[in-house]
Amino acid sequence: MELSERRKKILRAVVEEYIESAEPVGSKTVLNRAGLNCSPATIRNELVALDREGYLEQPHTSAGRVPTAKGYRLYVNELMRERELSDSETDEITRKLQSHSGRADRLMADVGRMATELTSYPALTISAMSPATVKRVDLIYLDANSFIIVLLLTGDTVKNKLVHLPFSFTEDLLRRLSAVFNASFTGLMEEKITSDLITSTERAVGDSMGLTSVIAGFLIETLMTSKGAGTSVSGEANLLKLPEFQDPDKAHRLINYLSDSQNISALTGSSDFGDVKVLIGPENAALELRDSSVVLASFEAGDGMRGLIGVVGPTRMDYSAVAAKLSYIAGGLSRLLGAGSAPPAGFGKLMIKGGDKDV
Amino acid sequence: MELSERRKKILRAVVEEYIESAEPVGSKTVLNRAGLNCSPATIRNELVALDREGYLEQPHTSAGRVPTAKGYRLYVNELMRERELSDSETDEITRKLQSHSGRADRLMADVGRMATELTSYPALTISAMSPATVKRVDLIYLDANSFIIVLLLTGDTVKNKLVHLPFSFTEDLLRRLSAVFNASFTGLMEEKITSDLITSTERAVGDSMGLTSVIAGFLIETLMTSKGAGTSVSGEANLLKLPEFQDPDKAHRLINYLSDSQNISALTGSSDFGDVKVLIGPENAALELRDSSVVLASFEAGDGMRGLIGVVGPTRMDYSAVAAKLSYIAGGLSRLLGAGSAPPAGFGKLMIKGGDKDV
DNA sequence: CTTTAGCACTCCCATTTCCTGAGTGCTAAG
DNA sequence: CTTAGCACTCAGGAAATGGGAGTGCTAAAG
Repeated sequence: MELSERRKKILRAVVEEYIESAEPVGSKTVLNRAGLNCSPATIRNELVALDREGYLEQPHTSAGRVPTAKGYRLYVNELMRERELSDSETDEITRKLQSHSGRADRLMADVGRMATELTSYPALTISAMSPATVKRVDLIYLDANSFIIVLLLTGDTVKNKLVHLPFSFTEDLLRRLSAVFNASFTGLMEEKITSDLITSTERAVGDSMGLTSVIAGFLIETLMTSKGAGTSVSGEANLLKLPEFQDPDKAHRLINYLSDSQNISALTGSSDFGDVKVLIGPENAALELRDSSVVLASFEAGDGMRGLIGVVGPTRMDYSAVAAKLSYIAGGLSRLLGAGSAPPAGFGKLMIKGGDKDV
Repeated sequence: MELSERRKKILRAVVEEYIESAEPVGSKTVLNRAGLNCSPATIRNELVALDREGYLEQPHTSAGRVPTAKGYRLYVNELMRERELSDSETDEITRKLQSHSGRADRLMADVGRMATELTSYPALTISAMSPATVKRVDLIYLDANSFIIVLLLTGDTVKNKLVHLPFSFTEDLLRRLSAVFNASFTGLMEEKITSDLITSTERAVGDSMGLTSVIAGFLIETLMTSKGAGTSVSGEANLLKLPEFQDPDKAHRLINYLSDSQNISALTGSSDFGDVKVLIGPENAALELRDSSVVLASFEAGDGMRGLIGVVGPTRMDYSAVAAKLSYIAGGLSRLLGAGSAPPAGFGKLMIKGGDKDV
């Protein structure tokens, strides 16, 4: 059943007041905030209704109202006003993103820290590469016992490894090996590099010392790790300032949960590309997150990297501001990393997608 | 003044009891623990003396005794019994270290997590490379607009970068460039790569497109970042289980402090190679660590990497167990990474070095 | 049917009071 | 120097108290 306009106003007032104060909200406060032309008693009647419908609850009789997960959900989906970032905020984000040069994992960790700074909630990032294949293999001869393998992967990533061997080989052998690898190993997924392929290569090139398998081994290792997801978490300490985490035990549980990258990775799939997703309290799959909320924004870089950036906080979270900020960061990331490609559709526009529940 | 044997026994009993219980220790408890042939009253007299000398203090009259920083210091320097690791513990450490293959920063982060697991205190790691120079430069021609720079550094690290350019060049130019770079840029510290050197190289090789400065730029960037220290912190959440960090504010301050890698780096220099260093409470330079203790063990790998691994905890810390574990991990790290070189002197032996104060 | 004033009621929470017991310091005797 | 005895101290938990914010209900007014 659709709520009346007035009830929506009241619900919004309760949510926003509670987000600020963390205290149960009474009828009088609602009146001030919502600016309605009625008496507290009327508000109380409406509150009772919202309570009955499951949008609000009372910690105890004779206390004010607190939003339920359902209440937050409605707020996020319909009631929340879009928060515009100030110029200084957008400037700051853009500047920080642009000033960055360096490895992808460092970048993501820094972006996470930025999200923490901006929102004052713990931030997490997940990044994954789309499965790569090898485009080109070079072998650089150093001396009779050592050489460097240089792999060019799809997405223009370059990987290398220095190999020392206890026996000597010739520069010519390396040249032949690289020719064969470029002919037979490029474009292959990791599971296509079988031991059959390796032994036949060995025979073809006349390698009796196992150089082929050293190189093939590095190929496999590289392909496997290249698709591994990287995660980062920052700003966990900020939880401790929040009233809902004054209980050290509660804080401990959540921080501990966040400190395991497996748990972070598990948040993948909660979000599709191009939107901001809000998971409120019990909408979270993980038990440890059941009384917290997670806001996730996804980005996609041009070179096959895609990922999420998100924050974790109490259900009483400033969704509007957080979503706007994350959306802008993720958008900026897509723009920055996807340099050259067109900015993804919907960049800059805030689209919220909800949990699985009907609301 | 040297303490009498009995007082030492009593001090040890107080420290060890307090480490276990986190409660002020009374005369009766000391008696049980130290196993002396006297009455509680005698103990009390001795406690008064230890109190007067500054080794112990009372939270309030009519409470038991708690060690002071000075008391802990004496305990660590003289009274602490060396803790032997059980076989299963040493096995576990060795196994985990050996099972690792991968990048150095990942390894260090994992080692930190291991230290956290073993000690249940937050762990930190710092690793730094000794300043590198370039041993060899290779340029791999991909197509008329792109090539890969491959740098071999001292310490056998290899770095690479893929360069796309908006104009075209010939494979021959690359060949000449790499020859010149190998002739003029190898063995140079970063600050020796001046713009004079770059322009004269440009002239020598006939490069009018700025390829030289692209490559030189990558050289400089690589040399600069290669000496940068990496840090990791893990297990901060464990603080919250400790009675001394039940105050969320206190925990927040410390965790926040630990989350800034600058602060972690600042711990470098607190430790020399080959020993375990214990910094007790006020012995710490940083204000935020003044009522915590830090135990640091250093390691040195063969390839120019050196670093520290340490834990942070309350002054009431099981120094003996922590020092033994960290020492073993650091020793194992030296052994593992310094593969081939002789194990560093003193490996396996526990040598504690104290703070700056006389004790 | 909705709104509102009035009012009794509930119950959280901060404050105070009280009490217990562990542990002390002191004294005086062994 | 050691020890038994004893009065004293004080943290911290339990119980008691009071204030106040906010409620739900009723009945009258719109």
